[in-house]
Amino acid sequence: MTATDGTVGKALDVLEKVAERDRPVRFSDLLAESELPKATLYRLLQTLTNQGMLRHDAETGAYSLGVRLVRLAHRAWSTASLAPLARPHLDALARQTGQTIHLAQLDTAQVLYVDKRSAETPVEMFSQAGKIGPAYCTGVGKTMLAFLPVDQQDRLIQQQSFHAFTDQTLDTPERLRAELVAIAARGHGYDREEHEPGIICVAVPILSAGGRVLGGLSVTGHKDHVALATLEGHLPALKTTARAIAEDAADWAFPERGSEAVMTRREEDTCRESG
Amino acid sequence: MTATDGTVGKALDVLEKVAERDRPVRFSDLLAESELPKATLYRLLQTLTNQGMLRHDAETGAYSLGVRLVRLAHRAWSTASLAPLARPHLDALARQTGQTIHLAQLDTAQVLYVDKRSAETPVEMFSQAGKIGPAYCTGVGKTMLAFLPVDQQDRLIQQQSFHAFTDQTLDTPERLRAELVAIAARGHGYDREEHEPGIICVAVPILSAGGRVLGGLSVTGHKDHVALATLEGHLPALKTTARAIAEDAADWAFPERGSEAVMTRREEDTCRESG
DNA sequence: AACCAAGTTTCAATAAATGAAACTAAATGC
DNA sequence: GCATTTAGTTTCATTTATTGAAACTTGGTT
Repeated sequence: MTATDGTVGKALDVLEKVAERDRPVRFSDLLAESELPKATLYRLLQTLTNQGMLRHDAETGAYSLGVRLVRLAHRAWSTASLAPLARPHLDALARQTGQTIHLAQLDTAQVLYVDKRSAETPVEMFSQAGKIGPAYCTGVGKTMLAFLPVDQQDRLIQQQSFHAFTDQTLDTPERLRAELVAIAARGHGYDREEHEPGIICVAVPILSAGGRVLGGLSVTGHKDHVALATLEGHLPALKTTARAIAEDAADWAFPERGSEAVMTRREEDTCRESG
Repeated sequence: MTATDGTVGKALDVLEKVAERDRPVRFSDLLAESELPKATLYRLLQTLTNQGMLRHDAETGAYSLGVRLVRLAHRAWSTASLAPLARPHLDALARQTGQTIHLAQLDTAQVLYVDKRSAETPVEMFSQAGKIGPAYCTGVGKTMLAFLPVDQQDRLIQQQSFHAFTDQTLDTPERLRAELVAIAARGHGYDREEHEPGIICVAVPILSAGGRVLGGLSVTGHKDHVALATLEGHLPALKTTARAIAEDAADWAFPERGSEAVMTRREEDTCRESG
């Protein structure tokens, strides 16, 4: 992370810098906030552009993320995330609970939402999946942290920003740590308006047979519409769903493990009914 | 592409190799199909894993794509693709035509679908957007190629595989080139079951004010359900939509261009109503 | 016309990637 | 139970690519 990981690390840092912006960035903007010398940055940008990871607008001279990323991520999402595999389970859970469901995984120290079901509005995947949130003040985030091995947990706690989004936010490592112990003991976590006023949730971890944290699952609602107790009522369903996802994930995890019938997940990546 | 672009290029090649697989890959599998020497590949994999671009399963020792890609791609999709900006236009077009709509961009020599609307089934973004298709035998692909500057066009034609998906497929550079000339003259392209039996479409390019190809837009249907003539009837609507998308894209293209009111696109990347 | 800013190229010094081979660990065969 | 193969990891002298200061080019400004 801090160790630059050679040239590749630097290149990915540059990519990240471009990704942080909401708009195309010019060379000099990047140069200003980058440690790298002019010529180095220049060539990294060229390489990344060459590779399709960045796009360089000839007219304006500005760089933006390249579409190759979208293709790679589609693969990542469909082969490495829990989302495609969890889809039927999430559908069922959403129907059963009538509430908003989140499926998340850890991306470094942050929560990455890989899927979402909401009762009312239909799913809008790409605009929802791929979003990130803080780990220390969301239901799924805290719950995933709680079930991590101590060394990893410690490392990630150090990386949290502890910004107080609301007056409920656990804004110190100590408060968070106490909460994580409680979550681990209890088996599930809460969000009591710690990230956003009014928003509450109940979250459970998705654990592999070996106890490794695969992801997190939550039912979310607004306290004006649903009581925390009601959400807690969905705990059995949540836990059943989490277990079902973990089982499917185990089947998928490695070739020649489960004999056959695992290929259900495959989803043609080349677009049919093309246009 | 062939010129390895230094270490960064090699690393991205490795990433791509992992992405090609539907399942986690072991070190030796990658080694077998890679030109790279053992030690080099090994360290590249380490670096990429370190950086969160790959995930390494400690138990099985297999590599899969990392979730960091999903986050990056969400940014790429929402800041660099036409999709978020085109969304309202696509919605309107889908409603108006009652047919399946595709929005695509070029990713190297391939067509990358960044959004899709279908009349019946509701949208499933991530599972649709991000898919790729061949450029030489899809409506949007051929149409985008047709409006490219000759040098780029030539380069991309050379990169096509010319596999004959159907007996309608234009399976030589010559046939494709003739078709591209016709499309450029006519202003729009067709897919006459060239990629998939029964599937037909009419496609138009999305061009910037300067004539640069930003993307492609198509109405698609099955010949048993809709006649090509009917799809052609939607051409005015298609063209209007393409122009509208291009105009919105121009406003967005660069900072301090259009004074204000451009910020409509911004879409909080941090997930609210979190869970 | 002179100036300035942004971006691009050069080239010797330097740091990093390389890859052959040695090593370790675990699985498989005898 | 010991030898052998297979898969993955580490080492280190060699080679190669990256580096970065500075010079240069381009396009816009006063």
